[in-house]
Amino acid sequence: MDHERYQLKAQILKALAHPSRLIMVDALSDGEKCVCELQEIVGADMSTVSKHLSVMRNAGLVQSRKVGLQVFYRLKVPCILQFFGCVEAVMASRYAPELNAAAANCCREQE
Amino acid sequence: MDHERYQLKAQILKALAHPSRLIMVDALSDGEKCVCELQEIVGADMSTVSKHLSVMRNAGLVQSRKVGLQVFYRLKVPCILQFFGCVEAVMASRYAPELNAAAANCCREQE
DNA sequence: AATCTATTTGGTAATATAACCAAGAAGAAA
DNA sequence: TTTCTTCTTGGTTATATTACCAAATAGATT
Repeated sequence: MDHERYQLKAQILKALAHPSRLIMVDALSDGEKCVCELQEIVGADMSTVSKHLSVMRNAGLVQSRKVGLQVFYRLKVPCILQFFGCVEAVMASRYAPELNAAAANCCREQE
Repeated sequence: MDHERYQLKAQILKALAHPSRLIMVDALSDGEKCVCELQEIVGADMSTVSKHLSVMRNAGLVQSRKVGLQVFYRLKVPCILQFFGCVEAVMASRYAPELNAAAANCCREQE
């Protein structure tokens, strides 16, 4: 795999790697939401939320559509949700010296 | 889920979100490697590689053991590899206006 | 047209990341 | 013990990220 491809992969992961953006991904996992709803959930300035969303949109994680004055966002590639089970496993294994059951069984089922 | 947990999740994702670190994860997917081997593969200063490894170790992604003068690293939670199939799907769908087959089928099989 | 509402964009300051060099630490080899 | 090797840590500089405020845009409502 060439370096440019790793760069692209890293960009996608970086787009997920922020607490507010993870909160938004979770929120979007049960359907599309407008920016104002996401702002409410995240609890930051609307401009901040909008910029987070544009990071995710540029990475190809979400998609938006305008309805009247509002802009609705939704997950474009829902499989990212399945990864979170594995991330949970990493969190669990952080405090274990060796590979543990949670880590070994991760990604079987989405949490 | 409380904010601290999202913070932790973000830390784990951030630890993956760098081209050199992704290269190392790929390299480690077929078994443990010493820092010097990883340096060779990544092609950066050894101190840089060492710092990347410590980021991943702090996040709980890799584990190290010392053998003589060398330090060997290995993946602690191999399930992260399964996620990359989904990341590939995101890359594929970036250029598609709508959710496409690749994205819909992602994460079924590891690439 | 004027105004109101939802969102985006520009600007700025604070903080975080990342790369390299130099120096330190831990052991092995001499 | 001295020296060599492998790796880590500290220091510095450059770049990227993030948050908020303020201003701009797009479209709805009056």
